[in-house]
Amino acid sequence: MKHITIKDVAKKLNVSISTVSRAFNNKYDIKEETKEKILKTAKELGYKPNPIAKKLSQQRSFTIGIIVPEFSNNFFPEVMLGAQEVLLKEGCQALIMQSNHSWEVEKKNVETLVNNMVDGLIISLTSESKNNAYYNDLIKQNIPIVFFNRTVDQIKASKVLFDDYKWAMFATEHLIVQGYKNITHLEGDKNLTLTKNRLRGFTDAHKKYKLTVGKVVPCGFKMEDGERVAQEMIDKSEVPRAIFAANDSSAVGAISVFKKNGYSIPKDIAIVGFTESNLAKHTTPTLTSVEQPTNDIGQTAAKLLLEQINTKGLFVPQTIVLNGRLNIRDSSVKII
Amino acid sequence: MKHITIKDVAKKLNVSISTVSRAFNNKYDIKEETKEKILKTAKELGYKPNPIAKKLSQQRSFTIGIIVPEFSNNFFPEVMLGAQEVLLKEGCQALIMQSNHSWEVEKKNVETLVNNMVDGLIISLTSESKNNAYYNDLIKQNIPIVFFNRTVDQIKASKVLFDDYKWAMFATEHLIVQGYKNITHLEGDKNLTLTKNRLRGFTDAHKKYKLTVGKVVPCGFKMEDGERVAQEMIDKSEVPRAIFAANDSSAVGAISVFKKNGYSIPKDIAIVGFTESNLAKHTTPTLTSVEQPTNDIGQTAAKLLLEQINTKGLFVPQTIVLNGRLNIRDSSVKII
DNA sequence: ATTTTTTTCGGAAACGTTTCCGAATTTGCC
DNA sequence: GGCAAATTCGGAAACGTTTCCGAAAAAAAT
Repeated sequence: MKHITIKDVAKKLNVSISTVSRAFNNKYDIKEETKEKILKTAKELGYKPNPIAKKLSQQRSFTIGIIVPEFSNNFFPEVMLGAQEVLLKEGCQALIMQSNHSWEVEKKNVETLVNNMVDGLIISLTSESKNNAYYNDLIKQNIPIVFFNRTVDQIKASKVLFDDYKWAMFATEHLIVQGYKNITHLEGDKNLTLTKNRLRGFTDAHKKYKLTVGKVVPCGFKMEDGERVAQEMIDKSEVPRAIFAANDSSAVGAISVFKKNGYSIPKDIAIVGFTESNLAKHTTPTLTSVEQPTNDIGQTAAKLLLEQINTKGLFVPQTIVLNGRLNIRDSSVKII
Repeated sequence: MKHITIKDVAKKLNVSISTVSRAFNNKYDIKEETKEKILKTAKELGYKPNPIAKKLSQQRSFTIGIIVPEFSNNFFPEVMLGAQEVLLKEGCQALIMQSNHSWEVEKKNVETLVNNMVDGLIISLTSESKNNAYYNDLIKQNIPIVFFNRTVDQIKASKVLFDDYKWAMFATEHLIVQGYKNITHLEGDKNLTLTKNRLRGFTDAHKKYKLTVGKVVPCGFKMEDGERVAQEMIDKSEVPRAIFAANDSSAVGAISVFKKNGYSIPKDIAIVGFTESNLAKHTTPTLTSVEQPTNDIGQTAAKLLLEQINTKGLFVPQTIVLNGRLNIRDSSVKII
């Protein structure tokens, strides 16, 4: 006699199980009075509808898969929190997987999730994603997918994006208006859309002020990348006056190497990061960075996906672009 | 005609569905020949057993819940990877939730997971856990739970732990044998067992060398905690010669403040962290720290839980203690 | 008062498996 | 060749819901 089922509740009240079911999913016809009566005794008996039976009956898993490249900083974890918040509210579970920056692991993750019959997917691509064809295939098979932040143009699906162009431009402007001239951009992983947009923002900021566009150095998103690039700059004696980095991690890596080599931040080199990480407030100097609305990203991605799931088939892929904020800290302010 | 079910396979071969089922779960009596035949045509038809139907029929969700306080550094994410690896291999899903350092959120997470009928739980407590009674209740209700790393003595359950005592002792010894005298310990959150063990290691290392035990300062696990404590030390002019920190985050926070105030690491203050984070290699100076076997922790926790689930009831709570490594880097070596 | 409409509910099929029980077939044994 | 045992399989119940369909009851309309 472990679990009490819908039958127990029905028997107790001399009603049918369909009535009890209706009481719990109040979309069907049932008298308010009996509904309350059922819910009351259900509570007394400690009855909780079995979600698995519901899934089988409804032919939906009420489970959605979320795939992210990593959890190394707090960006993705916060997005997860936002997504889970709206999913749970809609009675859905989230199956979260990390692809560890490998497109092969990413693909395997998608496959296990699909085998587990998820109703849909929320995905942020690894940098080196070579799964475009695979994803377009899934979309053609009517598997609902929403991508966020890290995505590529080639995939036709709903997306929740950050306005990388605008905020890259703002970040660069912030350096320009302070009079910095020799500004270099540490470029992120090339095939991602956000990399192109940040680069475009960097470029257009220069154009707006009629400056020759600063140097662009391929870098990447990891600390090691920033360290490597900074070391190369030093070796080649090509250290710029200011840096707009691909993200906070690479910025922190670069700062570390510069400081080790006797450069002072921001006196010798000013630097701004991107995608505010938990590090920004705790580096020396504190790091100027663009803050993304992490929770909001997760929430809208989840909402978009649920919408898409509920409109079975006839929906148009949407792209929602969210806004952020430039947090100005010590690493970029000019010392006079 | 979307999904092909077990019936389609059965009809195609003129066998019963029970035979097909047996072919897929080869524990029952079935002729090798027919089994192969079934698996072959099942593959041809693209049949995949519906996991939800299996769950309902077997009265198991094949889902386990994992609750961690956060994902801010790479410790917990790596543990997740290890756990998911063995869970997937056993056909189980993982529902991962963050409790954001709040015991209320933690409790709510447990509740939603239990409502989702997880077969068991893997939990690492928030620092301020006040849910001891609640957990002991769950355990009495025969819900399998395995705790890892962050746990408390009051809970009677299987645990996967790190040998905090031993490695705290090693870390402290590493400072002592280099001749540092005035060593302070930044203590973690008090009610966790690991905090007590690390403190004991710190103390016993001193005793072993017949030194008076260094000062112990309540600190915490976050960067802010390390920053705050370092600032207090400076304000009170109680800056020690060496520090054994509760973890890497607090160490990094402390280093940041010390450096900002003109102290040199390790020349003025030597420091070692704990629970190697992704930061350790990238700070200036690089941070000496104790590395934990993250993947292994996840794997053994998952294995322990699955074992407990399969032995329904009659099992004895085990505590498995794992080993680590001291990674000596620049922050602690004595400059002569 | 009768008919029509609406509301409320019960019966039963369906979702896709697993697994018990027993029957049919094969094998082993004397 | 006959009987017991072992192997292999089919039938059907079970898991706990949702939901369609139709019937009964209540309300509204005539």
